[in-house]
Amino acid sequence: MPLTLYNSRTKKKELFLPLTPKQVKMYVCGVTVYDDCHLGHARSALVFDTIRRYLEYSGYQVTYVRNFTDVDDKILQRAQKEGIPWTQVTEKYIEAFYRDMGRLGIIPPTIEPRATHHIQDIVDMIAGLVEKGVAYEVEGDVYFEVRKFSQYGQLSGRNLEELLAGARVEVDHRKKDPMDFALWKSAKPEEPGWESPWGKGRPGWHIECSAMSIKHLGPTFDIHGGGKDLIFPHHENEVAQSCAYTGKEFARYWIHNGFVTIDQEKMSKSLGNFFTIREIFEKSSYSEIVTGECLRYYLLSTHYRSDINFSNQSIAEAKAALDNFYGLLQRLEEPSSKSEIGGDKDWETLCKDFTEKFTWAMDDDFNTPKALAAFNEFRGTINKLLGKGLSEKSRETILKTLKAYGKTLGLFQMTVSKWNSIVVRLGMAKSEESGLPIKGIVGPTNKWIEEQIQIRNEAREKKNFSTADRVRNELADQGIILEDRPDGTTRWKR
RNA sequence: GGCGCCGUACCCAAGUGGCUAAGGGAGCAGUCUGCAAAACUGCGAUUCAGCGGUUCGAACCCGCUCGGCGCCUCCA
Repeated sequence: MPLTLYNSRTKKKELFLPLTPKQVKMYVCGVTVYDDCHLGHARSALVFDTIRRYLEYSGYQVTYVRNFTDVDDKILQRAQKEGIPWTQVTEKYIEAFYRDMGRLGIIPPTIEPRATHHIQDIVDMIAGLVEKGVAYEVEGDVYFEVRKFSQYGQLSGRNLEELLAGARVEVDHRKKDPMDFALWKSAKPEEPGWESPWGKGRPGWHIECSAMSIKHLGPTFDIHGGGKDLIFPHHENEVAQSCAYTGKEFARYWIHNGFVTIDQEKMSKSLGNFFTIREIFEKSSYSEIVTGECLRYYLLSTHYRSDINFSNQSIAEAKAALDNFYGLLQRLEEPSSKSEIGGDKDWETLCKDFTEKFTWAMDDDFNTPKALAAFNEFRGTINKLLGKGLSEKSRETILKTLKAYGKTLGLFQMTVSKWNSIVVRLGMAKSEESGLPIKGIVGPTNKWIEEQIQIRNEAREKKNFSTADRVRNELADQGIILEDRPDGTTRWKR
C-alpha cells in the first residue's frame, strides 16, 4: 500500500507524492525559547520525528527543517523578569530543549534555523511584500494586508466576514483592516532591534517561518507541520505572505498534531496545567533512558491527530507494555533451553505477516497505535514459537527484525540489562550534561543479590523450601524479582 | 456568536458501510512450577453517549438531543 496522509488543508487522506521522487522537504514549527518545554511540545517533536523516521525507512531522503523562535515579546518579558540579557534566555532554553529532546530519543532535524540568524532574509521578504503592494508601513510597523490575498482563510476553513463577526480582535485604527497582521514591529528604545527600511525593529512571528522555510526548502515544499493550534492564525498567515511573495504554491501537505490534555483540557502555559519534560524525568522512578522510552511508547499509543490525555498511570502502562517486549528480547538473546527447533519452520511467514501489518498501519497516515498492535501480536507469536524451540539463527533474525522495525518508532533499541536496571535518585550529585540530579543504583549490589540467589538455590537443592522462600521474600522486599529457569539457573531483575 | 473536533469494555485505544468490534494495561481462571515468576491458554463490549432516519446491511452515512473539548488573542 502506498503512503497516504491526512492533509489538513483538504481535510482528506491523500496519496503522498513528493515534489521530487524519493525526496521529502518538510518544515515544522518549533518552539519559542523562553521556558522549559512541556509535554505538548514533546508530542509535536515526537510526532514529526516519527514521521521523519518512517519516511526515511520508506526510502525517502528527508530534509527536515525545524526552527527556533529566538526573538519574541515573551522572550523579552522573561529577560526583564529575570534581569538578564534576552540572548541569555534564548541560549538557556535552546540548551534545555536539546537536553529534553535528547532524552526522548528525538533525532535532530537536518536544519535548525533561528529567526535571529535570518533577519536579512526576513527584511528582504517584507520589502518584497511592500513592493508588491500587499503590505504597508505605519509608524515603523509593517502589516500584511489580508484583503489583498483572495484565498485568505482557505487553510483554516474560515472567511474574513466570519472572522470579523467574531469581533474578538482588538481594533488598532492604524491598520487598514482588523485582520491585518504584523510583519515587522518597531523597537522601543530599550528593546533589541535590527536596522531595516522602516527603522529599527524586529520580525513578527509569522514571517520568520515563511522566510526560513523558503530559504531552506524553496518556495514550494512537501510537508508543513505543527500543533493544530497553529492552523489559525499562524499557518494561515504563512500561506498568505508566502504565496503573495513567491506567486507559487507554498506547502503541499499540511500535517497537524493533536494536543496533550490534562483532565481532557489542553495543556498550556496560560491554564497552568502543564508538565515540563524536565519534571517528568525528575519525578520518574525509572532511569532516564527507560523513562524516555516509556514516554515515547505512551505518546505513540494514540494516533497523532487525536488529543491524548496524560495522567499518572500513562507512564506506568507504557512501562508494563514495554517490559513484555524487553522480556522477549531477553529470551531471544539467551541460549535456548529447548533442544528441538519446532518453531523454525513457521517464523519466516510470521515475520512477513508482521512487517506487512506494520507497514500497512504506518502507510495509513502514520497509524502508530495500529503499528504497536502489530508489534504486540508479533510478540505473542514469537513467544509461542520460542515455546516450540527456535534455532540460534532464527532467533538472531527475529531479533534483528524487531530492532529494525522498532527503530522506525524509536523503540526497543537499548540493551535488556539497561532496561532492567531500575535506578532511584541519589540527590546530591548533578549531571554535567543536564544539570539535573544524577540517578544512581541504590540498594543491594549485584554481587550480594547473586550470593543470595546462590544460598537460595543451595537450599532448594536440599528441598529446604522454607529457607529458599525466606530468601526470595527478602529479595522481593528490596524490589528484586526472581525467575527460575527450566535449566536450573535463576534470573533476576529489579 | 462563527468554525471545528470528540464520546468504543474497569482504564488506555484502533476500527468510519458488510467475515466472530484490533491491540495494550488491570483483573479472574487454567497449564507449567516444590511454591512463585515468566510464558502460554481461556474468560471479559449481543454492542460502539441517547433517540430517530437512510440502507438488504451502520459504531461507521444523515438529523436531533445530551455530555466533553478546541480554534477565532500568544500557544506544539
